[in-house]
Amino acid sequence: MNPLPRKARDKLLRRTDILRAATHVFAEKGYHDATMLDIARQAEYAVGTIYLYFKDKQALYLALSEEKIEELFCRIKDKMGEVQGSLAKIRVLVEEQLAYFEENEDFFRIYFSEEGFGSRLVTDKPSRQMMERIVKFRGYLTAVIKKAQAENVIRVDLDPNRTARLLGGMVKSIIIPWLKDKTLKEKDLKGSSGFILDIFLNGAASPSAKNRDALCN
Amino acid sequence: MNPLPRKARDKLLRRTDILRAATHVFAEKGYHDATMLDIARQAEYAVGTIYLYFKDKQALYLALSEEKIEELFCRIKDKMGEVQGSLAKIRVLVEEQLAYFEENEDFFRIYFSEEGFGSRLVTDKPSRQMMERIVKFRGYLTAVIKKAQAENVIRVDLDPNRTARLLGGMVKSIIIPWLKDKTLKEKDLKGSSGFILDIFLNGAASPSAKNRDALCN
DNA sequence: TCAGATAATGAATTGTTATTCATAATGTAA
DNA sequence: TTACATTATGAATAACAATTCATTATCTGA
Repeated sequence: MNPLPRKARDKLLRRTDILRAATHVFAEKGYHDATMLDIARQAEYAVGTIYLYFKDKQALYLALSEEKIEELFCRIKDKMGEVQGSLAKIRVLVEEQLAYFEENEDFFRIYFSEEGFGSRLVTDKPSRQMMERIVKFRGYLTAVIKKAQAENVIRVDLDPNRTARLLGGMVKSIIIPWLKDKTLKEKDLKGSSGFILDIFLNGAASPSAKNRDALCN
Repeated sequence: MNPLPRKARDKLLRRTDILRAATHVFAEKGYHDATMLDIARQAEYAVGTIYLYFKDKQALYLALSEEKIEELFCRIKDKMGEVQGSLAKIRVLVEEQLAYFEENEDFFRIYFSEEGFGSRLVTDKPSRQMMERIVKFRGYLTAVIKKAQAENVIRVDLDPNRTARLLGGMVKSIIIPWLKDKTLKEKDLKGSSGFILDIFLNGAASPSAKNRDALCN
């Protein structure tokens, strides 16, 4: 019944252990200041052992990133598939993103702080893969916006690509301070989805001021 | 008439030279991968010379960041002071931000990619200074939003702090892809301000769909 | 032109840390 | 239990890059 031969399962387990430890250390110190020794100690293995599971530091980092990113993307897609209508999908998109970040704080502390790092590694294969993944997902979001336009939920005069990115930026702007300020932890992230969606959909201008002046794209 | 004794002026000039070179190298390689030798070569000085002007690599980096950030903040404040009314001020805020990024591409490539870096250096004096500067500016933006609410330009039911941050996130979401994709360079950044303001103020929902469902903060 | 400063140089020093690998421990099957 | 295979260990290696500093060049004023 069990799909993995016990040996393989053990191996996977240890690999996961190391990934978890690495996530923690990277989140705390950042990619460059985290040493392999730090990670080894956190995982309660010797340094050499880590190299039995990962080719080098970068591979470890990329494995980490890919798994989480992939998980996030799958989850969002799944949940969006569970609801009907573009508006509901957009809501789920925002909510699930916030929920996932809340659950994976450590990783996303890395993700945001070392964000640009990826863009400098694009020369090698593994990170190119990750880039592709991100680009593909962005395409998916754009498609969602387009559909929303077709359903007359989102204004048709807006460029769907930029609109999707804008929404992403809004979500990020809420997540980042939450990650930084420990004191903000009280307020849950998920609770902010209403706020984001409200401004994204209805705008921040007070009703009386709306469209008061010509704003063109 | 000249306020600087010639010696001092020379010194300042060389310092500026080094800063310019460093900005370029940091932008290209990122903080960690940029070596002092790289920077020296770019500036056409010897490594040792750089240490005559800056205590160490980090000081160089921080000097860089501070000067640009300070310049950006001052500029935005000035320009905002030149116009009347909250709506106009908000427009200027977005426009000037985009304009400045467009003019200082190199620096902001650093600024965004190494963003989290600062948050890990908060232990020492210089970067704490920078943090304070950023916090202070954020406070200023919040005040602008508050004023806009008082003038009934921005909805009064919105938390001004979060609203300010959201707007910042929107601006960033437009700048980052522009920095990354060389091909997007055709379209000027400043031209995006209308798009950002439009969504920020009026929302992305098509008029018929607005407020269709209850979105609460 | 010369002495004494001032500034620039870059080879040598120092410290750090990713990575390797000979050795030890542990598991496995007979 | 023994021989073999697999896995873990961490001290030793190797590479790299920040920083220093003895030396050299340049400037300044007399």
